[in-house]
Amino acid sequence: MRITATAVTHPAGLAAKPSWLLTQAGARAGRLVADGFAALDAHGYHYRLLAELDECGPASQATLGRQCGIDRSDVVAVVNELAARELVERGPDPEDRRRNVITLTPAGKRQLRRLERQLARVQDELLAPLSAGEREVLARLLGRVLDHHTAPAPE
Amino acid sequence: MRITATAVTHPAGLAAKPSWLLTQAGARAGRLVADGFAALDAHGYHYRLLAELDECGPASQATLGRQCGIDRSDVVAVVNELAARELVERGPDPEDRRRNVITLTPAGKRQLRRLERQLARVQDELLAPLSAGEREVLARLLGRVLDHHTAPAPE
DNA sequence: CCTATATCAGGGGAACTGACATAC
DNA sequence: CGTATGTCAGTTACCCTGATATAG
Repeated sequence: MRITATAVTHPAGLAAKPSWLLTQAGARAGRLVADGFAALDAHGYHYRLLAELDECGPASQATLGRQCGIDRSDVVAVVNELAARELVERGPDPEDRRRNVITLTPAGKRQLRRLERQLARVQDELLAPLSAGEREVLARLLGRVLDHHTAPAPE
Repeated sequence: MRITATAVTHPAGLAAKPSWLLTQAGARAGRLVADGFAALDAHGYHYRLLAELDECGPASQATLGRQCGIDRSDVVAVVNELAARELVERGPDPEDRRRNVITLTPAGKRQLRRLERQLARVQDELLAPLSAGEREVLARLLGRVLDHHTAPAPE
């Protein structure tokens, strides 16, 4: 748990660049979220996979990775860690013997609920200076930027 | 130079969380910016330090780090790299023999200008789906979030 | 044959921590 | 003395690249 509070006087030129602001705010957000998750013995990848499983049900590792944007090789490690904590189960897929079927356990679901509450707390701290309406606007703008860069491909 | 275009179908629950959007959009932005800088043999830290020096003039490493949010120990490495490329000069401070005075060279200034142009290009790509007004709004909201978390200290 | 899956080994940049000698 | 500075060594989370064995 880091509590760093570097008092920074941003030079005016930098502070005006949206990409700078985005990377910096993103980094801040990432750190807050990571610290929050760490307090529950979890990482961002853990949360993402658990949330995916909860929403879409059991799936193969490749599918999981594709759907929540985690590289297949990282999925292996994360599933290992989640399985070691008994938050997911890894079983063979009878219909395709290359695959593993990953399933959320009841304990996994409980942990996911904890992580969601933690995320909500962190979010509140992160967006403290913004009103509810402003948070809405921010989310919508970020969503559009993200969409434009995560789903550009179907040519 | 990465051109990854992971076609991701974000689960609805995740896509709604502002902190998730922020970290994801921040990551995207960071990658685009990093790739753009890499094409000019530079990193984000290089740009930040050069920009700081250009705006505020020669400074010690500790001051530089404080003003642009880079850790002291990282400043050492970055200054090493910039000095090796002769973009900055590292000299002793006659008034305080603990310190080094870092100075921007003419070549450093030229490189900074290139990086600024590159950053502008990347920004345009990044924010392509947003109008000028929306970019303004986004920048202002992010700025407020950032301020709240980078200058929380004067209690 | 070619593709997809799971796995492993590893790199690379960003951010951070802890320790240390030196100078104030 | 305590604090600030520069330096070094090392760590972590995330993202990515390659290779391999195996199953479709």
